[in-house]
Amino acid sequence: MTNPSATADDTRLLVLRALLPARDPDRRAADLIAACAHVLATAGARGATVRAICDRAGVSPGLLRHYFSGLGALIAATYVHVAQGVTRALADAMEAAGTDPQARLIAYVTASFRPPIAAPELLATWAAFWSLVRSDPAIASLHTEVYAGYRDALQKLLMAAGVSPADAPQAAVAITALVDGLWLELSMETSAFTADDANIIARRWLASWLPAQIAT
Amino acid sequence: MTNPSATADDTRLLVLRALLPARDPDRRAADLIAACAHVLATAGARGATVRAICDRAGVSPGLLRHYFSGLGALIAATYVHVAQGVTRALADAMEAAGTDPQARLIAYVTASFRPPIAAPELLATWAAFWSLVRSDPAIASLHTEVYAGYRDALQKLLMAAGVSPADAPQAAVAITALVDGLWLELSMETSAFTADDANIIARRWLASWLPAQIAT
DNA sequence: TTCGCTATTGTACAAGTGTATAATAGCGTC
DNA sequence: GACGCTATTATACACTTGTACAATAGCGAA
Repeated sequence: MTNPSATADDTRLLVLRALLPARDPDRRAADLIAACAHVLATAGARGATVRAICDRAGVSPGLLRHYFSGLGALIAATYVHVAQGVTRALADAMEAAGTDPQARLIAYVTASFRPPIAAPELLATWAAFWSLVRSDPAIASLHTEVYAGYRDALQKLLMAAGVSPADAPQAAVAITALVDGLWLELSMETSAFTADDANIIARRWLASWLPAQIAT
Repeated sequence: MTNPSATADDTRLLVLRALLPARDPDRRAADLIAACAHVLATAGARGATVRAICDRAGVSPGLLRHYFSGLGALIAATYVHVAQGVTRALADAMEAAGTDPQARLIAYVTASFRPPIAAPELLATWAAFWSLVRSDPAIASLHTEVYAGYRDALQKLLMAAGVSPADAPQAAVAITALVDGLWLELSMETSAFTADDANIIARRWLASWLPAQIAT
């Protein structure tokens, strides 16, 4: 999302530009992506129209096609952006947990129920993407890729924490499913439980897959 | 959905009518609901348009408003119909399991991963409803009602199977979340696991909440 | 057969859809 | 200051959207 060719020298320039009515292309594309995520969360896939998104971004409807090849491409780009954010947040939480394999695993999973991931709007955006997987081939292939990556990372963490290689794939599927199910309910306004509850439940599920029951 | 005032006497009449180009109101309403469920599963909430649904039902677009007050009402009626079907299938599976409380609980939960519930199209329809909860108030209130009922039934089964009243609410939430997460992934074409895998995973989660580890 | 009534159609309508395009505005460079 | 270039707008287009409505068809009753 950030121009990789930006050097330290144009940093001041970028900062100046950010204050003005946004003639910086990256900034505008990011605005559109943020607006798309918000509309998806608020109005669902059905309400994610060109005009709704551009209104939210404070931009004329014609501009969307200047930055993206069409509405579908913007939605796909939004998925990529949100998925990257989630992936990074999980990885950060894991790194912050230190070197103990079980602690890293638990941090990786329970980060799903802390900010910035546990925010209702982000989860609602994510839920909207789920609803597009069956009808939008681009979203479908992104979904497959993202989930394969998540399960793969989880599998490695599980094995590092002592789960046998024979059990790890099933455990990864099982933990992913629980996290998704908890996300799903948390993404709706009238949830029967909180992110803290979800955190506790996920820890318990994790502990049941680990060899020694000494999980924190 | 079936006319409750139908007596044994008009059964022959109904059968005859069913063979003809459907002038039976109940039949037509049911056709529209089935078509709506199919379109929701295939094209998602975004593709569930009046014309797509009526085409699928083999009916002119004007007819929808003759049986329902609008597209939204048809979608809501479809949710009610699908939810009733799922509820009934779960209850049937539970009854068929006999009288042992743990067996009834396990049957109730694992029925989610057997026909008729485990059919991809039904799960995809269900997933489409999830995506409407945030944007459609009617679907939202139905969702709240359905899930409260499901969790309530689960909670009672858990307590009957020996889970303490203090733990039962959390257990019900936890099991519902896992089932939903497994459904979610199974509803997509490119799932990383099968309904049988889901069945095994759900049994394991159930067993971890039961007092004695003698779950079948 | 004739009548009454409802199911059903076909079409029309205004509003909303994604996209295309010509005109404008405003920056950086000379 | 003038120029070139890209971001940006406003609008127009063809099409789809949900709904409204008048016309028709076909059953059951008389």
